[in-house]
Amino acid sequence: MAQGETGAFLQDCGDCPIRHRAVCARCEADELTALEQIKYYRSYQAGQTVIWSGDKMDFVASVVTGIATLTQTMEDGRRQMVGLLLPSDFVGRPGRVTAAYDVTATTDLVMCCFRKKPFEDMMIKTPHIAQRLLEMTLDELDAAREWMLLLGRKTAREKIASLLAIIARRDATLQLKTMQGGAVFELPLTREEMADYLGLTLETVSRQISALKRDGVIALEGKRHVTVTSMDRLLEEAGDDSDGGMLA
Amino acid sequence: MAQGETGAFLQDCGDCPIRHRAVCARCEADELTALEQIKYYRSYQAGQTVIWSGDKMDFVASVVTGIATLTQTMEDGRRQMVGLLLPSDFVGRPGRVTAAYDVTATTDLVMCCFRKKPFEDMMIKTPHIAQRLLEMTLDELDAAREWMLLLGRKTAREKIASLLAIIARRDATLQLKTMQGGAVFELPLTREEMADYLGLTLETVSRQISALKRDGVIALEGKRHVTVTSMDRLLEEAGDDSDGGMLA
DNA sequence: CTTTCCGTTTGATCTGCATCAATGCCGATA
DNA sequence: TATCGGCATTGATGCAGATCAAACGGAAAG
Repeated sequence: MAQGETGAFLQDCGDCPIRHRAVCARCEADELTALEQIKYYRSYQAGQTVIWSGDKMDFVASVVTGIATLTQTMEDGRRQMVGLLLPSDFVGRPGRVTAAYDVTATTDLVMCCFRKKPFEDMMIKTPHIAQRLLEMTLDELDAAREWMLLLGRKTAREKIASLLAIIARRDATLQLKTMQGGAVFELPLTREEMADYLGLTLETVSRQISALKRDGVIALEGKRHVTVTSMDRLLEEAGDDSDGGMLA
Repeated sequence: MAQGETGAFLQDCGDCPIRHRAVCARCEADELTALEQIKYYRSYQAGQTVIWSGDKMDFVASVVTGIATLTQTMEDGRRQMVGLLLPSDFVGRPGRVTAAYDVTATTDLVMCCFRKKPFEDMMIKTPHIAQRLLEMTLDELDAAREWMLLLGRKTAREKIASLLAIIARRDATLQLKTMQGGAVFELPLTREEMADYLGLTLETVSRQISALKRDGVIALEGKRHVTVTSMDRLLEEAGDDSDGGMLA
């Protein structure tokens, strides 16, 4: 392996900077070397399925670039998205053999994978990893519960505003931008994907976006480029008491 | 401390058998003694609030007997239940100071608590605990995602059937009963609580329960005592492909 | 330049659940 | 035994969002 890459990895996990740094920030150098030896990269094209629900899943991974989704499907085809994976997010669960959800690349996607068995072995030897993974999982659980409030009790308009707020915030975090006042970003999802996330139909999503545009809450350039005039106004529309919660 | 109680705890955690055994099954005797020294019990009456969202929470705990709920509330009063805590379930998160949800006792409730600081210290010294907690949290996350499908995509009738199936299964597990064919149990929730869990109104809950009764899927004795004739039929009504999923 | 295709928008109508409003059923209290 | 108060049921009506259907726009292919 390339000298430079290894060096970078030992300091900040190189190519998968954010989440891996988070996973191993507290590890010793030799533990990082061990992690280094079991990692590998996989690329997927937009639209490609990474894993089907029920498949054997012999790795865990974190997203390096691109966006993936977790979805559940009923026999009759009704679909509900249950997670949105942005760069730095973790997929897969140690101690489980089969995948519980469909994982799909919605944009071109690069993931950094660890074969599951060695990763589990390492977890046992390196307590920091389990502790860090626990923190991350608890955050995801909070996000899922926030989403339950949205699915169970919010109106279509509030749902759309909430989703836009979440994407704006995640985007700002990744870009290390602040969003004082407003925000500008590209929608990473189609109307149908948004509908699957929000428990709506794509027609309702389209109508509510048009309504938010008409009411001056957002501006659109093309179909995907969104400008949020006032973040405060958007959060108000979202019906959020505080800051709009987090995302899985 | 009483000799008998300590002995029991060291073997199977005595008074809080199920979850504590799960947490410490792999621990050494002296670690268990340490856990023993930081635990204490608290009782609540039906309807009492255990913790308000936003309060400082200086303990983690597991339910010994009774039932508690986790709920989120919007400013205008809309409520969504995001978790149902049955005996053996764990509450609270290490590494967080304030509670994220209202925790309420729906029946008389006994919890076994651990002061947070000592518990966190122990977690660092005892890797098994973090690993076990990770497993438990991942299970809860799966349950939350199953619930997202219910909230986002199921009809009122399917929601009710799903809830009944989940309660029947949890009840059977706790009683160590099998439910070949049918099941009988007490509903631990009012119609309003069911509505808050399912993202419905209490009137709709009532109507759909009546409908399931009329259609012979369940039988009612009084308002709470439920008899499920055929578990298969109930799961079919729930729209579940496999087994109805799990619960937080 | 034209055609095709896919995602999107917009319109018309339908319907499942919410909302508003009584009434019924106990168990508790006097 | 009468009365009250908290759940639960049932009915009548309204509306947000689903469904069905058509047309639009822009990128890619011929």
